[in-house]
Amino acid sequence: MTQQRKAIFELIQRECRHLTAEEIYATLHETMPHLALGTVYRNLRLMEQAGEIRRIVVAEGSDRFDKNLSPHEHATCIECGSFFDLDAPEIRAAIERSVGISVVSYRLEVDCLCEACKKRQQAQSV
Amino acid sequence: MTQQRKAIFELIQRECRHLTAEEIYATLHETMPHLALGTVYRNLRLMEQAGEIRRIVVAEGSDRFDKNLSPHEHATCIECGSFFDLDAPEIRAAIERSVGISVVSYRLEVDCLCEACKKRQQAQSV
DNA sequence: TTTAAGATTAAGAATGATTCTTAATTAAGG
DNA sequence: CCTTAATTAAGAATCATTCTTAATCTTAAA
Repeated sequence: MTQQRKAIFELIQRECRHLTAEEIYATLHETMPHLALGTVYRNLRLMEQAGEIRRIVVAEGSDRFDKNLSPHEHATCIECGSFFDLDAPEIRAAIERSVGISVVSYRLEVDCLCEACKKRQQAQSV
Repeated sequence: MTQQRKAIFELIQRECRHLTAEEIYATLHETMPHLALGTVYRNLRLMEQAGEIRRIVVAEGSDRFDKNLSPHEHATCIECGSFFDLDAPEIRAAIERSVGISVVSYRLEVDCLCEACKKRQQAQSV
């Protein structure tokens, strides 16, 4: 494993946020000034294909990368834009049951109001 | 409503496939040689915002457009690449129940094996 | 150790989908 | 009709991503 790939992998492991390729590049570039954006993209793709990380395709903007390989969902808050995990194992079962045919994989992206923004809105409306 | 917008809207209504902007452009360009691709994109966006058609964001490749506004899901066959509707109303309920927070909307894209490809595979393995 | 083969990199060009810009054309209302 | 506002065609620009290429680093055998 090369230095570059190791650095990318370890950054993903240590960050709890789901970073984009650009964010990974920006962070690592500070300590690795020769790192190229193309290298970040290529290694992300290779690690995704090797099953070491998970790619999250978002409707708007860049793909994000997740260290958590176990099945779980993602949501975006329509108010503050925060992007976070959803732990809702029943969803996979519901999809497989409903669909009836052989489900290989799926991508679910939920737009919602996060707890913080919900509270803020409720406080304002009083 | 302009000629161009009318033609785009009507093509979507009459096609049962979910066309991409490029496909719509290619089809209409035959009878409307002055139609520009940018016009197709702009009108698709306007019609989407007006709630007249639905945009389907696909992980790979171009967005597709759907005349069917009622809640339903979409799937891609991993074998033949066909893209089709899934009628599975329980999924929305399962997602809303599981997530627990205020779901505004969501995008679900299922990768599966369609009936035809499933049968073909079963026939071959005998 | 050299050295040759193979892999990986940095840098930036190329690509694909989409949006934006601008000047010209068209539609709609008085 | 005539004016004004909206819409178009054409192509430039943008954004995320992949590809190309020459240079650099590994590695393993000579």
